[in-house]
Amino acid sequence: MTARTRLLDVALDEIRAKGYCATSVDELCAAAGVTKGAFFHHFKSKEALGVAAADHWSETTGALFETAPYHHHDDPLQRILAYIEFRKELVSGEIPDFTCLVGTMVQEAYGVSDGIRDACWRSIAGHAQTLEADIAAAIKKYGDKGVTPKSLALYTQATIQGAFILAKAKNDPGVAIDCINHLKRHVELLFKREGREARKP
Amino acid sequence: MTARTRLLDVALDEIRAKGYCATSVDELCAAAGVTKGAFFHHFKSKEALGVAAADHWSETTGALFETAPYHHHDDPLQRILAYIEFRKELVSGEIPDFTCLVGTMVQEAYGVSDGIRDACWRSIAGHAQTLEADIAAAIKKYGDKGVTPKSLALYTQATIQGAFILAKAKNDPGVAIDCINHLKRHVELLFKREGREARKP
DNA sequence: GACAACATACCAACTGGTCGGTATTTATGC
DNA sequence: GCATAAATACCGACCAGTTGGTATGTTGTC
Repeated sequence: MTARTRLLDVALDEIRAKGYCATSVDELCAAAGVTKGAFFHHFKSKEALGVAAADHWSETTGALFETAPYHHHDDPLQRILAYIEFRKELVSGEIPDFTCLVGTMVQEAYGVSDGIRDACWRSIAGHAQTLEADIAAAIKKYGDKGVTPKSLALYTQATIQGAFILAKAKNDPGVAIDCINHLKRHVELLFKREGREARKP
Repeated sequence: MTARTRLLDVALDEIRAKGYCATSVDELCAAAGVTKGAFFHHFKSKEALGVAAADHWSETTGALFETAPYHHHDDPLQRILAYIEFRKELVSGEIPDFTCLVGTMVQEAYGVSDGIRDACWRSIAGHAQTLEADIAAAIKKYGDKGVTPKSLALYTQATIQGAFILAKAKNDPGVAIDCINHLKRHVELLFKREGREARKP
């Protein structure tokens, strides 16, 4: 395994545990077992590593969700609910192990580095997009609910990100699981209604 | 105005804009117009300032919500919905001006400083608690919905925190407003149902 | 004259980043 | 097939600036 991927791998762990700013280049190098020279050979700056880490995160999580079993339902609504269940199952173990790299990093970086912010948004928006087809199919099957697939997909991500914040603050994954249960209930309620209601977008 | 409160006031702005770690003591002093000696006279460490800033945040936002007009509805459900509307109205202007100090800070601090983490949780949980009475009254009036007041109150906070993350990532407050609209719809759907449904907690 | 509220000067540790150098792989020419 | 040239990967000492924090004042006030 090359020094570059080793650095990226430890970056995911370190940044999720301590944040981007508090994670120093020296720490990263020590944890990855590489020298500073190697670091700046592969990344022209710490910021560049942040961008690469966000992209690396998109790839690894993308592969995880792509092969996850929640896709194997015939009904689109069941696929959405199974996705939410899957997200809930991921919440286990230590907090840095299940929380989101880009959600953590963007809070620090959005005002400091446009590159990192954009990479985080690409990651979040890209993942949300993988839900849109199922949401659109559910709307087609169960009727227009007055929400767009894109907007509802982003809402699920917001709720999950917020659930992570509460889990960190309380130092208790349980509160995140509660929130994801509420999210599931929301989707159930939304599609259980008959057809479209009169309501502004 | 004393140096202490001046430091706390600028800390709210600086930390919301750049994060806790990236905000240096020197910057804080310069922005507040005080010397480093004054800083360490009032706070024994940077961490102590972080804790004090979270408490200061609780006080200032507590006063804002206490006097906000959303309490002036006869119906408890209307009070909840008006609260959510109020949160939505607060989303305007620059991103650091409407996002949450403790939600930002806890992401960096939860693994580094127990004191800051606990102070952030006190702030979030304390604010959520102000919603519980209205939620309990709504449940009493509209029937048991299978959710506890505490859990639903925390869910609203998670969603709003997540909405801020998305707004920061996209660099666009609009996505946060969308999320808050979804939250409002959720509460409406939840209490529009008749009585309790058969469903696990 | 005691005590709180500041100011100034200073410090060791650490920060991200540079730079000259070397080992290893890969491409090229004959 | 093989020498050689040229990238690429990596090393580790070094650097200037910044970090949080301290030690020693100087005020003003009761």
